[in-house]
Amino acid sequence: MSSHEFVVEDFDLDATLGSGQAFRWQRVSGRWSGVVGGHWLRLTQDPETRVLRADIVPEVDDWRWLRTYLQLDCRLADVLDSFPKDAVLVEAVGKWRGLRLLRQDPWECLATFILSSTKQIVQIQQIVMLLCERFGEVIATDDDGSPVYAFPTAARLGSVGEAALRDCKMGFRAPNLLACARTISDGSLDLEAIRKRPLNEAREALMRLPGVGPKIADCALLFAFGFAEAFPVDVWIARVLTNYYFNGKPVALPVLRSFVLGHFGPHAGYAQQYLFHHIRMLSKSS
DNA sequence: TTCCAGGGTAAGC
DNA sequence: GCTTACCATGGA
Repeated sequence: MSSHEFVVEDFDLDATLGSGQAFRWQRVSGRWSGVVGGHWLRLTQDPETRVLRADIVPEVDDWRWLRTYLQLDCRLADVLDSFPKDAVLVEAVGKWRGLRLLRQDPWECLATFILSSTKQIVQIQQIVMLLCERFGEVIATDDDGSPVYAFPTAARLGSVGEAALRDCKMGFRAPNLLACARTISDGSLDLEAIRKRPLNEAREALMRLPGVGPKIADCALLFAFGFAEAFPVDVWIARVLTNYYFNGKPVALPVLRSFVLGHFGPHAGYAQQYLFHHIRMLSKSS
């Protein structure tokens, strides 16, 4: 096992990993456990000093990949300063400052959000866990002696068949995931090339995949490809926008999407994540 | 029971 | 361009 400590500013580990942008993190007695880039990773944050500690298996001596995943070198203050000073957004930032957008693996991010449609986050986590246990490579052994699995590759998932995927409780999403896995593993779509394209082209390319519409494309663009303007509109965000920005009157989804384009600025997706986390936490506590 | 969940799609206005 | 039914599955 390798260990490393990161001295960070404006970083809230609980808000970051608990805000529904990645589905493989588990919090057990204050310690987060997950898998990133083929490594089993445990993360804690000192409540006083805010120092971040990472323990990983297998060992490494280069930690740049983790700095990238956690976006430690992003100057959060600049991002937050760019937000419009809307009441609800100011409230969200005041409460959750330190929430970061992760920089996830494109395939894992795309695949897990294909599974996310009309599913609660706990159920998405359950489906993803089944998928990893059944088709992922073993990368470590945890403290109980249980295997720790990598997220399955596109090539692997493309080869297992629809019935085996449906068996992971993903229902009607199975054919979509299967088709995407095959499109990517056979080279028809190069995910890494998408990163270099303009936002609109990247978005259109992703939306050609079955089961990938505007929302899921925006999630991948924001959480994996680093397009800070991408603004996923799901049921929670639609609710927040209509309640706080349109006086509670029902607004068509396309109208909401065009509104956020001009309103939230160059880091709109970041603002979206603060709004999303804030209202979800509000609804949990009530 | 009924409603709802980090939606997408195709058919119908 | 916007609305609706349908798609599995399980939690509340």
